[in-house]
Amino acid sequence: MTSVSRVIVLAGLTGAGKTALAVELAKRYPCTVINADSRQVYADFPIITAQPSLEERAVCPHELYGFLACREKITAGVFMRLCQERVDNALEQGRLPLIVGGTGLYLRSLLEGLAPIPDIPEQVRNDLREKLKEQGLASLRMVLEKVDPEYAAAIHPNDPQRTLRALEVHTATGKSLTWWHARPVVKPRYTALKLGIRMELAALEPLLARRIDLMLLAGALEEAETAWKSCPDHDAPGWSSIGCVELLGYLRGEYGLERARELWFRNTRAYAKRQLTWFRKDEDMHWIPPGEVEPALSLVRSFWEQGAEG
RNA sequence: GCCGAGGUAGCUCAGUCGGUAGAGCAGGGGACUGAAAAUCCCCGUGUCGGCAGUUCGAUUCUGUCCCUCGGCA
Repeated sequence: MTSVSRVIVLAGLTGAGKTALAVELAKRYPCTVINADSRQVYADFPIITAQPSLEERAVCPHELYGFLACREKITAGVFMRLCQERVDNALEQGRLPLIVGGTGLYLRSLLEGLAPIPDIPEQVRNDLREKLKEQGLASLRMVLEKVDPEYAAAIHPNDPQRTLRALEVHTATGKSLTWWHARPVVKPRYTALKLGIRMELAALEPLLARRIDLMLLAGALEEAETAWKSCPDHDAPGWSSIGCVELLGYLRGEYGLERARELWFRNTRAYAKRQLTWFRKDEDMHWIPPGEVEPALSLVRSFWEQGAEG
């Protein structure tokens, strides 16, 4: 048995066929599939967030899918810890961790680590959000410029999310984000084979359109309706997924189903475009054509054999 | 057929008291260290419905025609 911690990462645009490829790999190697998608964690939305089906999950163990309630939120830091735990478990069992997902930040956090910033108390975050509402972004921005001028210069003045983040870290820890970012990160603990399904937007479009139709046929609307009954709060973290937002708009009578579908498609496409921007500059990625198993398989085979020797 | 409201960027619309036009969304490119399916940045020439008239100059005023949407018939 080897002590090298080898993992496979399977990335790619939403709807490009990551899950299907993972299943094919899992049929040939003893894998544990581990989710690295920030939306597929929600228990209420298995259809809309395209979680693997029961049949697909039957092929091998699947981890970190559909375990969070709609009101609960997850962060890159928490996710990274959970993910590491599952990866280590799989390795102990002699299984190949197959990390599948499209959330670039989560994949990077897992492989390259994050600054060792403690979790920020809920109270601090809520207070700052309240301040943002009352005083506006410009006023928070002024505070940040005083407290962490370097980070303030690095982000755009119009970016509420990053301004808030920097302020909450400073408020809760007494140190600036810049200070934290200069701390050594936990070193990458894994040797990763990064596979990316290569696909252009034009080729993805028909697949996305079809996937939305299939989701509706599979009961996406009912899924949203049911979720709304148990969690009638559109600000809840679970409701922020693409598809959920648009179906909710329809359910609340803001527009018709046709319009919801159109918005759903456009927003999914826009998201895929952002993923493309993120992934295409990743130099470690081994790009493989969509719909094919063999290219991925041969990469995995040699990766696996190297591990067996090491 | 009559009355009213309109026809401006792929879509929804703003505007020009006459000097050839912007916003949002869509689209393209990019960023990304704990909300990341998030958040944010950069990129806008289009017979301003057609034709004619007034004018140095019309998308803006006038006439006429076409089209759309309401109301009355």
